Amino acid sequence: MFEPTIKDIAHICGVGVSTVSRAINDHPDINPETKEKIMDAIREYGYVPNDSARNLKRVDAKAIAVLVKGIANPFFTNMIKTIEKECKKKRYAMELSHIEADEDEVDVAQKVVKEKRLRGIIFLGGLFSHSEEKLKKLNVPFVFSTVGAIPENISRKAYSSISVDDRRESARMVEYLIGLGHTKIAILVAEAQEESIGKLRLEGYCDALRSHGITIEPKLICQTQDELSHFSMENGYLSTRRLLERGEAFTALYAVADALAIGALRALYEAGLRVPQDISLAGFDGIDMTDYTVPSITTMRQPVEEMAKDTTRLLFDIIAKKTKHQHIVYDAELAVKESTACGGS
Amino acid sequence: MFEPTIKDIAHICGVGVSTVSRAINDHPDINPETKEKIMDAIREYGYVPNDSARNLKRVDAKAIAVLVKGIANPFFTNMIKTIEKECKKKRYAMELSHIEADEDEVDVAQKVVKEKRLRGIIFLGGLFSHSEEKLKKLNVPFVFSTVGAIPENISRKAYSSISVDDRRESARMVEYLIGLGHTKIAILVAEAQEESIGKLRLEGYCDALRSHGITIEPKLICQTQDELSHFSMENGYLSTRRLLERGEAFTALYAVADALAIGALRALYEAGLRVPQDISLAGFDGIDMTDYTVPSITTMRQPVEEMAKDTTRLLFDIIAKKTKHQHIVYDAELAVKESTACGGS
DNA sequence: TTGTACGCGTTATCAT
DNA sequence: ATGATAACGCGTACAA
Repeated sequence: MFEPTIKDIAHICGVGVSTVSRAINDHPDINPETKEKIMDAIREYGYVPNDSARNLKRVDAKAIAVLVKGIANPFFTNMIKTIEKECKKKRYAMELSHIEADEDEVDVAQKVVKEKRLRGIIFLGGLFSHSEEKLKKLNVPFVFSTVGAIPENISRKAYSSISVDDRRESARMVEYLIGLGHTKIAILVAEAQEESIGKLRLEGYCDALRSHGITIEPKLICQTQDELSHFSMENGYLSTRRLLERGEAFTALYAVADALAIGALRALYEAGLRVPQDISLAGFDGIDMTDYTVPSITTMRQPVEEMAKDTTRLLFDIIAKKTKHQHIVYDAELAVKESTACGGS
Repeated sequence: MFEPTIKDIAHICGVGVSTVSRAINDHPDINPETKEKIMDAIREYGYVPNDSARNLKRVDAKAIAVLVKGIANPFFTNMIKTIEKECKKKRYAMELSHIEADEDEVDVAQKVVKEKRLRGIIFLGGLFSHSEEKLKKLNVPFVFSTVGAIPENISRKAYSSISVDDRRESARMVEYLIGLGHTKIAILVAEAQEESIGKLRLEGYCDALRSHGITIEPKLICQTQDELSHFSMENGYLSTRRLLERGEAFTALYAVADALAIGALRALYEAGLRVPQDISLAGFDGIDMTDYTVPSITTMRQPVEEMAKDTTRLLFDIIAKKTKHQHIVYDAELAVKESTACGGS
């Protein structure tokens, strides 16, 4: 099989390579007729420009990377889908890479940027604990989307972020449960280390309890297992079982991610506890699946599509130097469904 | 910021570029001390070889593509994860691309192969209706994994495939339901066009009914909506509602994909039907989530990890010319859970 | 064992 | 408007 190159096309059309290049790239300085002729030949011979050669030469490689930490979390699926769409619109290539739990996302980013000559990076999920120095080395703009809080010591002018106020929205959820009359509220929290999302949501939980004069009971704080991937249904299931085995009484269970809540729902069911009659259950994120469980799960819906769109747009704008780094915080929406009811008292 | 190239490293170390190249690529003809010195400099200056330049030069680009049709289907998530792992082991880059429902996967494949100089392709999902001629143009080996049946007119020597026998396993599931006493079995089927997976599973359903002398009732065959993405929970939910509205009586519902079954479970619940007491529900695929629903869903488990591993290995072996094209068919495993019970009387 | 020089396919600069 | 030619960063044949 013969793979034509730009030279072959040029030869076939009896023109120079630069003319073919101009035709491909919609360059203005070209005779419409010549362009027509060239495009015909390209179609006929099935010529497709070699991406490597292009990126090697081009300063602007028209590609970004999306680095996802925690692929197990279904919350990201929609996010990625939307980002992908936006990239296609802008005719940007999107390099999707999953970061293992033990990998350092900035190291991976650094490698990928150099390897592929990317123009920007989107970090999805994970937590944030990197030095500003290391980040600067990346040398391309990056946006943190739905990542835990970034430490204060990093200049906010050095990066962009897209997220909900995890701590506040988490507090809102717990306040909603308190409003229903619950005082013994257990929490299921993943990777509550450092400045992760889990930690923030746990803090929101504590805030809400404190401001209502409810004692924070350490035994009601259930850390998910580290060996399992955070935010998986399995983890939610097993952790809830552990929580129940402890025997501590509670009337509401708040899982800091919907995937955990779905696993929890099953564990509660197996323990003979009815939701919401015996235990109210709440999640966080707002993934589709919470609509289809029985009972459907009350959750804090993050505006995924909007966030994904804005993430991509923001990155492109920064690349095009249309804007400076920004920090956008979205409002989550309390989606009350069937899994929560009055209780406690 | 300064991005060192191979030249810079060579200059710094006082050696030629080829020596650096040899060091990077674990070439044998190099003095261990020289290599040591070079590797140190590479670490110190943070040198990362430019992938574009490498691929431009190399004949073997060390990269494959995975083209997924139907990202909404959670069944693929695990598959992709496993394939990704295997690629990393072999130090191959993996290009993941989602194919829209209206896109032609072979066209996309063709474009991607030329753009990125790939060594092989994995097609995940979707159906198969392409001419052999077009496939040959791809010019790199490809493996169809969990794709519907490939038309007879294409030589089986021209491609590899990995799948379960969708028709037979589907029949097995229906036979299991019949064995429980069900005779009025409704089916929820997505994209029953051409040689798709949906069609095959529908045929298996018909086979089982026929061989047990049960009349095939067209009204019990519920096509999911075309506008929605196939294999989504939403589609399962809405289609089941439509089915129920028709008023046709049935005691078992078989959804040809677990994602559909999960949506169906909810629709049945809303209609006041108990599963499995009033209606038995069965799915297909064996995604994790079926363990966590209430009730858990009886399903045909495809050996995902094994299939994904073999898919990748097979492709690599073909690339390395270690083997010819193969067609591997796996046994699915009937996973009986809580959603099915005796019925029909 | 090591270094020099060429070419991969493309875009960009400069003439024409 | 068009064509020749120099890079881009790397791997490799070949010479040393």
